[in-house]
Amino acid sequence: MRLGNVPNKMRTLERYGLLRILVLRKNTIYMTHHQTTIIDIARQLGLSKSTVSRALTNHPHVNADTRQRVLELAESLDYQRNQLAISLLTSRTRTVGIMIPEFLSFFFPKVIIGAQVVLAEAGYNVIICHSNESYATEVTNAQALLASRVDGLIVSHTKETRNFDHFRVFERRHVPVVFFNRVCEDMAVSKVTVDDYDGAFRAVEHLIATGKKRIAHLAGPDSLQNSRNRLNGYRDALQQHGLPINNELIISYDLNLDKAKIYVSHLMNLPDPPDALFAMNDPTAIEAMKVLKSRGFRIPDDVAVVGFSNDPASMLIEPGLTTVAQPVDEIGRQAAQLLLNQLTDNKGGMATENIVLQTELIIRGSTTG
Amino acid sequence: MRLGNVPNKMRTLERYGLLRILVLRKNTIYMTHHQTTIIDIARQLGLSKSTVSRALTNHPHVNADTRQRVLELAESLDYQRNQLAISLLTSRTRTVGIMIPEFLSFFFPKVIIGAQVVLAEAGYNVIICHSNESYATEVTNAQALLASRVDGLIVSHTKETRNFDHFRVFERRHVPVVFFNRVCEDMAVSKVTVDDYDGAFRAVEHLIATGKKRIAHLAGPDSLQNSRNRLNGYRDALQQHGLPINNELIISYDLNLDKAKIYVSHLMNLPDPPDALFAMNDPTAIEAMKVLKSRGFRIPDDVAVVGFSNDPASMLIEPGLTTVAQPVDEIGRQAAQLLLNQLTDNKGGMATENIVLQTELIIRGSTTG
DNA sequence: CTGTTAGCGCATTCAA
DNA sequence: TTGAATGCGCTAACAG
Repeated sequence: MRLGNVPNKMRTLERYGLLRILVLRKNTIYMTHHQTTIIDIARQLGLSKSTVSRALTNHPHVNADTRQRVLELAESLDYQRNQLAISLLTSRTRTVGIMIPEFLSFFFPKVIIGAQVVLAEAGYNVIICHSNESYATEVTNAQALLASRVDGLIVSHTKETRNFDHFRVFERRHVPVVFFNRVCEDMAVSKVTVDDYDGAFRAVEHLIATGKKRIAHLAGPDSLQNSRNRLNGYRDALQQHGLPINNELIISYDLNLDKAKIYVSHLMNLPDPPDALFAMNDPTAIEAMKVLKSRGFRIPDDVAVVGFSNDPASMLIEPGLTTVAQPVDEIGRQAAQLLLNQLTDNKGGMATENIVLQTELIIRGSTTG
Repeated sequence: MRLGNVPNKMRTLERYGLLRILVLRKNTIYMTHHQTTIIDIARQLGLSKSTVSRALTNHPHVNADTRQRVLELAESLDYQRNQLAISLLTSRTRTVGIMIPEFLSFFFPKVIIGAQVVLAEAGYNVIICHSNESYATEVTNAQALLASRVDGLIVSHTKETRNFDHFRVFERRHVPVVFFNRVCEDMAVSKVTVDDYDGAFRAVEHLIATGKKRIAHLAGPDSLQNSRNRLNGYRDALQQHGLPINNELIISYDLNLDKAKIYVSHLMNLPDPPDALFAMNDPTAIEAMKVLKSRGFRIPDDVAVVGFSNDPASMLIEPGLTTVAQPVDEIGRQAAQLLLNQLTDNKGGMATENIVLQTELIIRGSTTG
């Protein structure tokens, strides 16, 4: 059954009358369950779909009565606008993607909550993608988000990510991107970070102030800019206080907690073991504390420990973990705001901004008995 | 400039030749930045867009050379398929929505990871929505997901949710829904839960076995089915072991941790305070332990504590928290599988399934010194 | 193997 | 205030 040669007038009729059945049959493959469209409403009310569309979108030039009738029928027919069609037509989805590498720690979820509040106020929906620290998943997600035509992207990359081409495509398409926490240095997009260097510097300075002299650092992978910054802060703090930088006491690792145990054990087995430990993040610090306690070291007398981020768990463990707190909600809010700035900047100028937030050193029992 | 009267043939030409400019001008409002489409590729290669489409979708009936040329040009033009258009056409988005009420505890993120793995294998993308325990946000999210035409929904509702109409719409549209953890009793959809009754029963039985006689219960809100089930398990355990059910020792609350502190204090101020505490979840139990410790009660000698879910934090706190472990990944995997079953069931039968997974009692220092 | 045509659902422009 | 026509980008049916 082919309808290609049916005259135009008749084709129009199909939509409104009996012939629709043929069309349905023709497209059997697609058809699942018919969902109410504006055409259904138009037909039942003897209106054109244009009028129905206007009524539904609060267009000013519609008779009040007509609008009322349309809205009522839409309600009773369970009409739901098809956002796909609207987005296809308008080239805007009013949706932004947020991609994070993990969400088992409190950090990323909290950032998302902050961002979501700001975006919702501006009328944007949020879709969250989780790359699970996998570069391949990140690439797939990025393509899916692009194919779904998100209006913008807020992202923190995986620790495996060294090639950023899958994000550069967004730039080329003029889809604004905002990095946070883990940022790509080489891309000229907006970024929100904390002053990792300064946070690390002050953490190590604090350890030195408590009399520690052999301070080890469990560093993150070199692929993360914040790892490098924290490492630099650690180094400079030692240097400025006249302490030697001992590479034996610096261990870069991929943040896999099982490995953390091994490295801590290794450090404590050195002929001249460290008297303090500065960890890249709180989970690492906490894992370190567990190992230290199980081996009978006293915290902080034998070994002091400092983490980074002020994870809720750092208050639970005993002694409490000294850590560098980040303004987590604020990171999310700022990232969302930077994105909105670009989204609403109709000058088309991709004016990027770089926000660096300050950290706060929270001192607990793991450094001061 | 109006083109409505331009003859058909000419309109076709527009797409391929100079007249396109006029069209562009006409649609100025929409135009932001032109993205490469199959028509661009077709024109440059002197092909029809059908051929290009076939080449791009691995359709068998395409000349190998042609395909090669298309793929190369697509690559160099930075072509990206427009999923919106495809979804609109096929009525399938190959996307499922997952909506959760919170993700600051480990539970929901872990479920999502489990679900995501199964769904990704089946070729589905996942978009995560976060209702933040707000009924209004949940309704908004549900509408957005429906408007975006997700193929299915996996959901755990907020503690405020008493009206489920926003989920019933999915049913009417034949979009399969799977509830997990917090389920709606009245909807005939697939569900994945754990045996909350049994878990609670055994937890309380364990407390009784350690000699406790006045066991209090910090229960969740009555709006959650799992709260009710856990409460029933608690009650029946007491009853079957000949202990009285004392309503003074049962406090239902909204899981707001600040309130937990107040209730625990209140309980311990009773003339005849409890000698054990069974909490609805681990965060509550941990908060309770903090209060008990700060007031000088010994755990478990003065007061034993049991939680629910085996949150990672339950291993960190001292003493370790006895808790009812749930198979979290498995919940996610099963929920995803139930959804896939319905998605791929082309008989159109919405055969729903109900999976109840078993829990495991993890005994730690908070109940056995 | 390739081209032509239709239509997914909608917002908008032009004509009435 | 309303109707008719157009096209967003794509896939598939049909006709060569």
